[in-house]
Amino acid sequence: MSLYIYNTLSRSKEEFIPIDPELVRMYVCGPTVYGHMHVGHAKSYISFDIVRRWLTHLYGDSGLLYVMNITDVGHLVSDGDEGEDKVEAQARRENRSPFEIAAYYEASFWEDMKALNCLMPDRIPHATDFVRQQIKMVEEVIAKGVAYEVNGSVYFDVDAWQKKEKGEGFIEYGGLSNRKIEEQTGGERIEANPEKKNPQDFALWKRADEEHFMQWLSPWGWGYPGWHLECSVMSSFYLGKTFDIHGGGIENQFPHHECEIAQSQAANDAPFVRYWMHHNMVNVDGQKMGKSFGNASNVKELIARIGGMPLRFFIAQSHYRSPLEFDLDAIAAAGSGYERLRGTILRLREITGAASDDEPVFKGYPEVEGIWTKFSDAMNDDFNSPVAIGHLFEGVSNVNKLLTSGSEDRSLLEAYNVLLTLGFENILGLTFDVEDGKGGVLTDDLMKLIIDLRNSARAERNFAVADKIRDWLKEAGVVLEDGKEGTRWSVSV
RNA sequence: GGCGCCGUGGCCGAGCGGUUAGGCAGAGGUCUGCAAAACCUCGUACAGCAGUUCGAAUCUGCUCGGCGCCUCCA
Repeated sequence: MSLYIYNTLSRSKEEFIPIDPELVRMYVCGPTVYGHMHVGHAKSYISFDIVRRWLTHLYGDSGLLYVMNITDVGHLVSDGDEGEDKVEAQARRENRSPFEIAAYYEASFWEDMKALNCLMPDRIPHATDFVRQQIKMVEEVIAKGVAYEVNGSVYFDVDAWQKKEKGEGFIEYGGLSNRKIEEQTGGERIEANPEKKNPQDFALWKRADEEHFMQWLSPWGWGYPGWHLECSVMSSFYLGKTFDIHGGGIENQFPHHECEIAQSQAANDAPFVRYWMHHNMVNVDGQKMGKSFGNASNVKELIARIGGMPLRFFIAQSHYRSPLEFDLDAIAAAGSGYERLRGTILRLREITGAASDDEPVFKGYPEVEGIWTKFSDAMNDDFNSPVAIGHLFEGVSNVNKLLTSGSEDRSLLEAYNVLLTLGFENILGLTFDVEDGKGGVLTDDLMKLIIDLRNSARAERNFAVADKIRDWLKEAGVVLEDGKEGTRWSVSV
């Protein structure tokens, strides 16, 4: 079965056919770095990390070029002239420079990404490094006759663009979000900027006031780039004028992506993106989670409290295009599910050792291969990770049964180990090992000592002491389990 | 006002015309000194109304309720 992706352009699932079968090219809207990551961001980047991992699985390690931008220029708080820059606003609040703010929160972002086990993109362009190219693109759009300068600002002329003749594969303005611009009431909620010819025109370049900290010299005077421009410039810089996949949040469909499409097509004289992927939002009490709503749950705090993997598992258990209801009970439930999974995998690996990472190991075990096939089909069906997880849990259950019955079929267990490793670790990006720093061998020896002591107490039926030891260890985060084969210990996450 | 989405068992969450989603929680049981873990057994849900169909959670219409975008936003 081949891969199908829900394409916002057609509002349906389409078979994915890359422009270049040797190299899939994908761009994802990265964060504006003026605050810490919240759970909404986590959904976004974990979702696309899973997409990326599955594409890598299908096309090979060198078969995907994955670009994510970092927006380190604050864009306007609104499109009007009163526009304040979000990064500068945060800088004022923290009494630091905008550059420090961007650097600080970007470092924070990658720290959280690592804790969530999101792989680094192949290219990570920063908006401030591409100002010259952005200016160049503005000039190109002007040259095409679909942008105009007013008082040091440059606006995209939507009307002129619509009237232009366009070739095969080009998208009208409004074609992504299914809007007819003539029918837009236009500027209902914000006062129309008097500099614009039409309310739907958008800024490519903005004139900067004296006090604006981040500004660059352009042919139109001192200013800064408009808020849609960087993605157009940086995506085509790395991926070409026309590339395969562009991902982002559903709230950016309009106007952000719509504008990206228009200006990229105008500047490059080429179609822009083949497949648009939009993920849905995280809700709290039915409301969208967002910084400005004051309901954003900070990822760092959550990781400290429950760990990064339960959060990742929670997110992977819902589909990327569905809104996800966030509450502490739901996430605790996901945590329990993750723990069960982890317990199984760690016990399995005590027998099999690390997985060999080879699909052929399935061979000879149709039940294992069957689960992998169902898993793959689910992933190929628009990256349906919740269904994929459901199938993988069948494997978890089977392993537990084998383990409980004391199965001697080691190679079957190894096949399952490969299955669970591929699915849960490689594709879904979960990890199960506990980093115990250095002292691995020492810890093992010490634990053996403690367990021996406790077991001699048990042999003497001194259960008070035995239970006390178990309670103490539990408080220290070490869980003891007495089984037929002896006592095993593990570190709880 | 325009465009779009959703309403599933105690909770989260799949589902795209006919077969068990899955996870969590709960009840009983097996095992255990007790725990823990694991295993076994147990729930017949799909907002309401009408329609299409041999058959609908799944298609159509209406009603009620909720959400998103149209303004920065993952």
